[in-house]
Amino acid sequence: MKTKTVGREEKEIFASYITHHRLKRSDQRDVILDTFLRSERHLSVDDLLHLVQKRRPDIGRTTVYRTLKLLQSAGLAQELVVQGQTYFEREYKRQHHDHFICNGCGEIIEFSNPEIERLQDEVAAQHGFVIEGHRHQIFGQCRRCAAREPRLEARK
Amino acid sequence: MKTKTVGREEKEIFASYITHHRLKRSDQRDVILDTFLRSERHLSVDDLLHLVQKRRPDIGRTTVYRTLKLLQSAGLAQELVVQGQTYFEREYKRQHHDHFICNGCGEIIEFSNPEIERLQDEVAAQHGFVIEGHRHQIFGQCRRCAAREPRLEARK
DNA sequence: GTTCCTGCAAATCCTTTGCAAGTTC
DNA sequence: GAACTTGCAAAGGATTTGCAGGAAC
Repeated sequence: MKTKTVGREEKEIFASYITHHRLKRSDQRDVILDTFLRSERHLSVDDLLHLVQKRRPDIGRTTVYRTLKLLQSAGLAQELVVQGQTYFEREYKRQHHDHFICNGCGEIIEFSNPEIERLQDEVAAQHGFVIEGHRHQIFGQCRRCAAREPRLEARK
Repeated sequence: MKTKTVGREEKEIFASYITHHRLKRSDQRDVILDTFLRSERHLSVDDLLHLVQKRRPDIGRTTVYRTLKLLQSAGLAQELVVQGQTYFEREYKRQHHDHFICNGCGEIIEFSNPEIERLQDEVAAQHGFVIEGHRHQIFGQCRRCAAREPRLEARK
């Protein structure tokens, strides 16, 4: 059984980023990027480190940090801070999306709404603001947690 | 010259929070809350500490941290993380608003758009999600910075 | 009086940095 | 061979915690 290739485009982008910045490729970076691309949505540095170490136990935390920095600069990863915890998710060519974050179970659900995006652009234009990125997080109770807690004292 | 009272409602809320949680009031907390309420929008812990210490040099950083935690729980302060920096801003009864954050000069500009809020509610409803709060940050170049840099390589 | 608060110093957590050895170009 | 990477250990910065003394209830 052959393992399916994943994220060919992203790997090309990364390779190109490496050359253009006169950096050098390395096995560690390859493994980290590949693991990152195969993973589920929202990874903490620790999550990623553990996954990476399943394949190459000798890869260190420092290298994961450093590689994530590169992936961010290359536009392939995006940082996401939720309740003091830092997560990373794929960024390239993914549909613009935002997050519901459940205060009950901590689940992070993605959603997207082009109409909201459009309004954003509009408001930005009114302020003479040129958009380069955005982050939109909605906190609350997911369906399951909302059902479980008939009504907890509302806050915020 | 008498100093004008500020944030009467917030102070009442805080007082009530204190009693309901069987905590105790203190001069330190009063000064910190008052300073917080009088301040400009986005304060780092350090900013607040310095302002507080202008009035009471003996108040320590630890107490500021602890009081900010309380203010958050009481729904009076909200945390805001921008590029690794943590800020706090008033939360209670302020019009729902969101932020433009300039990648050029770092300025944080507030905006609000009821239509976006409405769409949020709608999308949330579709997902069975009960909203308790949200955070919406748009990154880019403010008018001034956009003018200064005719066009930097667009990203994101 | 009991319980909570405060400030200090120490501890902790997350992330970055210095460096010697190993790789890539 | 020069320049970049790596992993370790150490440094850094932000936030939290333990504790003894002080204040509020």
